Amino acid sequence: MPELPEVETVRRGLKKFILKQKLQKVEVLCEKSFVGESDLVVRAKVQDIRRFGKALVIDFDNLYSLLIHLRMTGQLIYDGKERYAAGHPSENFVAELPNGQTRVVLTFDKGTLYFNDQRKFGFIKVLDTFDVEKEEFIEKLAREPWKMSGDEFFEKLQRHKDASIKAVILDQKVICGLGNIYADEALWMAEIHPKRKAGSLSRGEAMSLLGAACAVMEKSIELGGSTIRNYVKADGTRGNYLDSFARVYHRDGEACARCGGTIEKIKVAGRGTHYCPVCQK
DNA sequence: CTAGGATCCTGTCAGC
DNA sequence: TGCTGACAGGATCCTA
Repeated sequence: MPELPEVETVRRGLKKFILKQKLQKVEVLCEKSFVGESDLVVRAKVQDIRRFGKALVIDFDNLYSLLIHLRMTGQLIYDGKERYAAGHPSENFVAELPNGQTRVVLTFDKGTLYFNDQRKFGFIKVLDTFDVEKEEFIEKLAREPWKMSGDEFFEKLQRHKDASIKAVILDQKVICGLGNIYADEALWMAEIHPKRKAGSLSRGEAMSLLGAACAVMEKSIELGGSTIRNYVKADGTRGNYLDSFARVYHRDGEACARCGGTIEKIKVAGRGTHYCPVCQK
């Protein structure tokens, strides 16, 4: 998905558009994508929008909340006076909606929020606001990298010493926010080979990786993740901001920006993994 | 407990 | 053109 920076971008954007608006109607087009009783939030006002790792929470003033996880291909597209779209970048950002990938439609006073999700791994769930933090995956979520000490991170690596470092930093119970792209980017920045066993990293390498995870995600949040704005370029053509942001992701065959080596693509932890075999040790 | 693979689902793309 | 398998910005479940 949509990794942490994208979800944070959605949160900030949505807050601007739907805060204080009343939800008028919920249409569930795909049962799998919506859990719970939708009537509980109808006619309630949006009080706040929070984020837990890669999960988004819309709190309503009647103490019910919508927990949203975009997983791999989820997107939230708000269509009001103007359109705001973020999440997994695709033509849906600019398409006529609803379409075949629209799973849930939330109608507000001044606009409509579409939850699109090609692969249906994502979901929206109605919860009592006080129960959000009791959801199992949220309860188990590790700290975000900028809130984690080097010592804590290093200790966690020892607990998973025999797993590849890439698999470990993708584990949201170890450190939260990184997904397949930012994991590759952080490992490149820290000059660490993705297949290294987590236990083989020195304390210094662990610190450097933690710093890289912070740097990569903070910079992406600053640039606004994947949104309609950086999907549709000024001249009207389409582009993905990752094409300019990423140093290794989807750059196999290209020259490494640091050492000129050739970026390779391999499989680690069951995921496509991009790295420079020359400078990542 | 950990590590790794299969699995959920739809769509696209490379290669025959 | 039409088919096939591989793969995809995530996380859980199952097995060893």
